[in-house]
Amino acid sequence: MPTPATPRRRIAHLDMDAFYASVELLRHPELRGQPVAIGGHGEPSRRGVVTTATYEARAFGIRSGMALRRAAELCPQCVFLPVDFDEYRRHSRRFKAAIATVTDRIEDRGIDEVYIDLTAVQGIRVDRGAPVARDIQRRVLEATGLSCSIGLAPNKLLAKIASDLHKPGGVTIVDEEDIAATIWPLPARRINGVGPKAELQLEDLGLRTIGDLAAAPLSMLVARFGGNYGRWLHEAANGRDDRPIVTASEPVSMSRETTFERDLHPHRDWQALAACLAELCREVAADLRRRGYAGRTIGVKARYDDFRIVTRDQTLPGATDDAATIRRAAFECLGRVPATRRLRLLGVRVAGLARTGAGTEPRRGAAGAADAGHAASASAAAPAPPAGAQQPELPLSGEDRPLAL
DNA sequence: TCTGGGGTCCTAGGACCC
DNA sequence: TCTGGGGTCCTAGGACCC
Repeated sequence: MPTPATPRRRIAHLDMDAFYASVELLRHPELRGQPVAIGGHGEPSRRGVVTTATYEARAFGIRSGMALRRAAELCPQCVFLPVDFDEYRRHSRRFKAAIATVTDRIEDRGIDEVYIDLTAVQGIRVDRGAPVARDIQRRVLEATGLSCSIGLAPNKLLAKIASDLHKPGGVTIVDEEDIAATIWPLPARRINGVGPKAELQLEDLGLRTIGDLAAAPLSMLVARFGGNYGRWLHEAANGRDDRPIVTASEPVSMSRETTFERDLHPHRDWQALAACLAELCREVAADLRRRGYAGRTIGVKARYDDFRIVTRDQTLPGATDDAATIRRAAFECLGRVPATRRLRLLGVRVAGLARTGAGTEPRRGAAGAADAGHAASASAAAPAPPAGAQQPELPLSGEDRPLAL
């Protein structure tokens, strides 16, 4: 069936430059020009990873996701600062408000990026949008003192890749006719939705660049990755993406989790674990109430000292935002977690959300990662454990135990 | 003594219903 | 007696993103 030609869109992807680190430099101007890394408690002796590093720190090889300790080894003179999400959120609201003075066609992609649909904004035609992008950069700078990079393209996929090409402070235009020269030489990993696992599988197929991927037979990709992801990879590599700009969305889940300073033994450290779980339940309940939501599905997540993750959840008859109700369900779930190893992380999640209309906090716009939509199904399902080989589980499935709460 | 915290979406099997 | 299809909900795990 012939589809009517849709008018070509002008999509911008705006990405704040080294956002957390740049916000910290506003407060600590004396650190400008020095290697600075933001992460954890700001103490490389404690557990934590780098979330953002200044470009000076990156010159030493420091990268986000790297253990703080490792970063300190690479650059002993690096300055470490703790993360301060409240402060970053304040600046995030300001830069988004500055963009909203240009258009309301904005998709929120988290604390430091947005997509903007500029199709209907005047002044795009002549030069494919560069002056409009420069104007947005100026407004963001005036509102926050922070710089950003912008990619301009016919769709979100290409705009996202483009915004990363001339950081910091760049404006990069990519059109269909630029795909072969600009996009195809890039590593496949630069496609938003190709992560470390998919990258390994692609390497295994001899596919390194986006161009390799574009030239690969569709049948090969489908055979390796399944129909959905395989077809999506093929489309993405050819620069095709018709996902719309999503200007509003509802949250799906809210969660709290914490990594312990040292791994906890499921029996010997039971009191500390129980106290931690109860605190996480209080926090997530407070989050739900503040934002005006209640949820039906309560779950816990545990990470063992070998980094394996196990989750258990339970769906209640009705939605709740009550800390005690969440706690009862969470303890039941924790009771089903095999107590086989020490734990390094515990988390509580509430999903199946419905609005209660009782929030005390102003509503957010479009939130979180709402598109992607193409998780790689790279590995086969794990086999079920043999019957009778049940592991011992955590020693509590209720609260009928003296707990140090 | 590597490896955070808060999210979204997909897959897949079993239960249960029509 | 034998072999059916959906469709939806629940649960667990996993990939990926910021």
